[in-house]
Amino acid sequence: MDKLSQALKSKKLRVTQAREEIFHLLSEQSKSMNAREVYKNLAKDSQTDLASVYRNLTVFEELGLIHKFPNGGYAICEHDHEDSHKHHHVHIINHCTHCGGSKEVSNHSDKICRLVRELKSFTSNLTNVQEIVVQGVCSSCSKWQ
Amino acid sequence: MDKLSQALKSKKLRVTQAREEIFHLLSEQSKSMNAREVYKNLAKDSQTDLASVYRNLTVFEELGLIHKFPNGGYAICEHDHEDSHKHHHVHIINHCTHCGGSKEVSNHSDKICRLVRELKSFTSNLTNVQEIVVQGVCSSCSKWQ
DNA sequence: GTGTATATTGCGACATTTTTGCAATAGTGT
DNA sequence: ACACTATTGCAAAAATGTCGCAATATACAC
Repeated sequence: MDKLSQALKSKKLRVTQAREEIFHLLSEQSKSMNAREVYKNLAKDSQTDLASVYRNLTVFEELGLIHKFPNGGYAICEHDHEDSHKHHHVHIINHCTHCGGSKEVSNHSDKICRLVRELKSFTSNLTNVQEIVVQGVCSSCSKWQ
Repeated sequence: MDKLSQALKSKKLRVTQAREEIFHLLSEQSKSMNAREVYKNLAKDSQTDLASVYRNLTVFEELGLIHKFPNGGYAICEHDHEDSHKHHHVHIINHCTHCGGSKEVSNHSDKICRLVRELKSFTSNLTNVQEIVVQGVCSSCSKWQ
């Protein structure tokens, strides 16, 4: 059983056509997508409505299957939720200010972990750091600038 | 002459009632506010329109007076624009996911500069890193959680 | 001060994005 | 196959953001 079905059933939610389409679409994307982008990228013969996209993205987020960025984009959570509690997981996200593309960087290497700890020491008034968004211009955008 | 007038005049823009109201409101706030929030917090007898709030927030941003967060909020930039070009300045911003409060951390110490360089090395596909947003829970919010 | 040029404004209209109510439909467990 | 009900598509509404334009307010020269 895949992650989606597993998560849905554990909460007595149903595995539906729309949910599988949307989740699958996000799974094969490297960039984050907002609701409208998800909707536009569904198969042309899909019956799924934009309203259902909105509703299901919210469901997925509540299940911890996807992550919502401050800019409204969504992307699959690479790391599972259990894990994130055990290791005080911090999401490190590259966000391109030009095209809006976002990509999560794995933070499991020791090097990154140390870096995150150091960065935390500068955020004196923040506890429970969840996410670090690094904003710049991605390689494909910088080619055309 | 204050920062606002200075910045506006240097670009031959006019110092208006609306601009002073909006800028002043942001100046005395520690949290970031989006356009609608700014509008709602103007003095009850203010004539300033929501459209003007949108337009002027954009102007302020272009002047480098305020910063726009990925979530649509705006906050005053602590550090001046000149400076940021000279030192390849990266904005480090603490953002509380609970109350929405934002605070910029000075990054002029060598320690932070080194940290930023290291962090950049993990953002392989990002050039020209402008900003690092660290999201967590601020001290006053964490007291009540 | 007074006058002139024009950037800026408020307003209304429009465009876009997100949410909601509801009857019809489609999963789920028996 | 059936019954229960979560979920869906649709349409309508709410919320959010943008734009054109005539009226106004600002800056500057005299």
